[in-house]
This record gives sequence, C-alpha cells and structure tokens, in this order.
Amino acid sequence: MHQARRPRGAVRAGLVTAGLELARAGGPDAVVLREATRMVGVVPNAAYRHFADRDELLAAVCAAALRELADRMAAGVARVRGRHGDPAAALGRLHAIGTAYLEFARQEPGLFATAFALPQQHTYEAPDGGTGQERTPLGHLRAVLDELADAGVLQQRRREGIEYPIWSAVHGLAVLTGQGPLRDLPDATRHRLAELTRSFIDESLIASMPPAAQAADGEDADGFHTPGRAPPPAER
Amino acid sequence: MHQARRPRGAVRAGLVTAGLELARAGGPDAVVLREATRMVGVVPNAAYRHFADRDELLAAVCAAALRELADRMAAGVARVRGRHGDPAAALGRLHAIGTAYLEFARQEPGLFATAFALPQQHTYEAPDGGTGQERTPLGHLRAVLDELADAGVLQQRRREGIEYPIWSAVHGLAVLTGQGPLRDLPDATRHRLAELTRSFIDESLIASMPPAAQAADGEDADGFHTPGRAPPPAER
DNA sequence: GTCGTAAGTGGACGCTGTCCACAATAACTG
DNA sequence: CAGTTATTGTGGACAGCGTCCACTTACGAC
Repeated sequence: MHQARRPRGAVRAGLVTAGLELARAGGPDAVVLREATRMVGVVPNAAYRHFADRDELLAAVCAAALRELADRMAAGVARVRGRHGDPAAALGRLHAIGTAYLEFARQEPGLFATAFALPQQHTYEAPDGGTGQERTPLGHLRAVLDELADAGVLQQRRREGIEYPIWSAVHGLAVLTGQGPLRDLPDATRHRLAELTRSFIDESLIASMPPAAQAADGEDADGFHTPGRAPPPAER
Repeated sequence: MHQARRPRGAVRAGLVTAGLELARAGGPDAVVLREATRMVGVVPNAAYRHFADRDELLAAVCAAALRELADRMAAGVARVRGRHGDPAAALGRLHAIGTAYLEFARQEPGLFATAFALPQQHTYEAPDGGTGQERTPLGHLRAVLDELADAGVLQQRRREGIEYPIWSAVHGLAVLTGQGPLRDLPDATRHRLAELTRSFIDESLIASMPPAAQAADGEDADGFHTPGRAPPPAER
C-alpha cells in the first residue's frame, strides 16, 4: 500500500499545522519532525520533499505563530471604539496592543516562544509581496503610534524610533514573566507589573496626559488592567 | 583501566564548566550531556552521579551564566566614579548597568540566552543562604534604583516596582536585537536603539533631568552610547 | 500514450538522553 | 588497623531523533 496521494500541498500545510500544534503544547523544541509527520499520517522522510531540514519546518511554524500574534494584536486594536485621530481612542488602541501582546504570551506560552525562536538560517520571506510589515507586530505598533502622532498626543519629533523602546518594554515583560525568572508570579502580581509597565510607557510617551485619555482605559480588551491594588511584586 | 579518580567534586564542577563552554558557543540547546562528559574525560553515565538528568545540569549552567551576567553588571557599576548619593554618579551607574547588560547580550549571545533558559523544573537554589538577590541582575538594578531614590533623582513614590519596567525594556531590547527579529541590524543601528531606549527610560524616570546628570554620560563603560547621529532604524 | 518529475516509501546511520547491573575506590565504623 | 558501606565511575543497552540513500509510484505535459 504505497502512496495514498493527498491534494496539492496538503502534506506541507498539514506539517505546518501539526508543527504549530506541537509548538503550542511545548514550545519550539517540541516541534519534532518525526512527530509532525506521524500526525499527518506520512513517513518521516516525506517531510524532506517540502522542507530542506527540520529548521526550515520550524521557520514556517515560527512565521505562522508570529502571524497569529499579529492577528490577535489587530483584533485587540479593532475592538477599541472611537474614530481615527481621536486622542483618547488612539491611546486606548496603544494600550490594547500591549494588552493583546501580553495576553497572547500568557495564554499561548508555547506559541509565543516559538514566534521569536526563528532558527539561524531561513528568514522565511512572506509570500505576498508587500513591504513586509502589514501583519507583523511591529507593523501594528507603528500604525498606532502614527495615529498617536497624528492626534497630537505624541510629539512628532519624538515619534521616530519610539516603537523600539515600547516594543522592548512590552516584549521584555512578556519574556521575563513567561519563561523567564519572573515566571511563577501570582496572576495578581503579573497584572500589577503589566499596569506598572503601561504607565511607565505612558509617562515616557507624553508630557501631560489629558484626563480624557486616561478614561480610555475602560476600552481595554477585557479588564486585564485591574485598577485594584495588587500585592507588591515578589522577590527575585 | 578503571576509574582514574579525581578530587572531590571535580567532575561536577568540570561538567558545569564544560556546559558553560558549550552554552557560550551555541546557546542552551548546545549544552549536550554526552559532549560535556567527553570534555571532562569521563563516560556519559558518570554525569548521572551528579545530576538527576540533563535538565539539572542545564539548570546549573544557567545559574552560572546568570552569575556571570550579574558580575559584569557589577563591574560596570563599579567603574563609575563618584560618591554614593551623588545624583549624576547615580544616574551614571544606572546607565552603566544597562550598558553592561546589553554588551553581555551582544558579546556572549549563547551565555545570555542560556542565562534565561532555565528549564521547567530545577529552580536551582543558590547555595549561600543570602536573601537571594545579592549577585543577581535584579539585585544590582534595585541597588542602583535605591541610590537614585536616595539621591532625590527618582521620586520616592515612584520607586516601588519601577525596576520591572526598566528591566523589561533593557531585557526586551537585548532579546529582540539578539536572537529576535531585529538581530541582524548593523552595529550603528543597534547602538542607536540602545541610546533611544536609554533616553526612553530616563524620560519616564525623572521629570526634569539636571544638566549635571547628562554629563554623567561620559562615565559609561566604553563609549557604547555614541552621541553621534547614527542612521535611522532599519525596517522590520 | 509515453515520459519526466514531483511525492511518498523503506531501510539505514550516527547521535542523543537515559536505564541497568557491576566494579572499584573513598569514607566511616568498630 | 580491619571491615563494612556509600559514593563514584564503567560497560552495555535501548528508544527516539534528524538525516541520507536508493527505490517506487502517481500525476501532468507533450
């Protein structure tokens, strides 16, 4: 019983899906080639018709994980009401982006770790010929920051490059409280840290935040930013 | 020819040293038990007399890598002249900490990745019975922030918990520009991002930085913060 | 209808982490 | 100082992994 042929590209797509499932369950190290082929129902070597080696499969899985993160960020942004250019709405959208980022890292630790574990080689170019930042986390962040600058919340001369420190702060928090040394903190403390980081960014972003902007807090995804006093951060 | 016995604990220490070497060259995944035993000159199973499994060896290597990072941060701080409590010196020490952190991540990417890749189990308690934060990155950061608060640069009511957003920003930048999607940026851009993040932190930290504090820039480790205009950050 | 090529199979290799039973030394006991 | 015991290193084995090779099959183009 040789070769129960599948439709064009079904095996490749199946391998990526299977790899994504493995990554969701156990991070990048868990995406093992043989197991993926087993899930697709094909012999291990079949994978080598679609990927040069395991790293190339992992690269595809990473790209998929990154896209899922980007999509969740976009969904979080879209959930914030208010017309483009409204200062409060723009700030709410920035908060929504950070919240979506941190929630993804917490709810899908395996996928989050995989999204940023792209192997040495294989940068895996996006197939559609865009500028390459439409559906990436950085692309979404830039769009919101541009809106903040348009709305006058963020001064134009401070706009350039500001996405990197902001991304770093949110990403660093996600990593440290995810797999990092701050991982087994209680949820309340984790929320407190997220709130702390959010206000840290806000205070660096704008000289004086209008009261209306602070009201935009309620627009956040699902009460992730609990205003109640959480216990102070734990040691080490 | 059985057993050319070594002094007490020499094998264990040798395994950790060998593991550290492997981690330095290739990150946490490269610390492979059999290779470490080969370097020590012992049979693979000998490792199981000192570690329950590979993860426990990795945990020890992680702790060593983390300690090396902490020591470099301490060295960077110690290099900044100026008495304790002097605002400019305190700010210089904060900058030195961040610089040391980023330089370690850039010069020793394998060790840096390993330091934060502690396996699921095996938290690896420090043997000396201290409070557990003396020689850790967080401990050093806290000490400098305490000094900044004492010196009046950082308001006391903003002191609590501020170490986490700052750590997150620096760590996030290190990760993103190290193994992350921003890894193959030219050095000049990388420095510009570091400078950008530093001023981002400064602006969130203090309402108005005294001019004297800005002069403390010169105290930084080795001109990592080049004041010259670097090209703007690259795309994606 | 023939034929080239893409796609899947089977078997093998070396490497890894880990387990078991055994041997020899170091350390403690009397 | 003699004998027991715990510690440490050895040898051999196993399954699972990534990867390579030679072979076979089905599909699509001419």
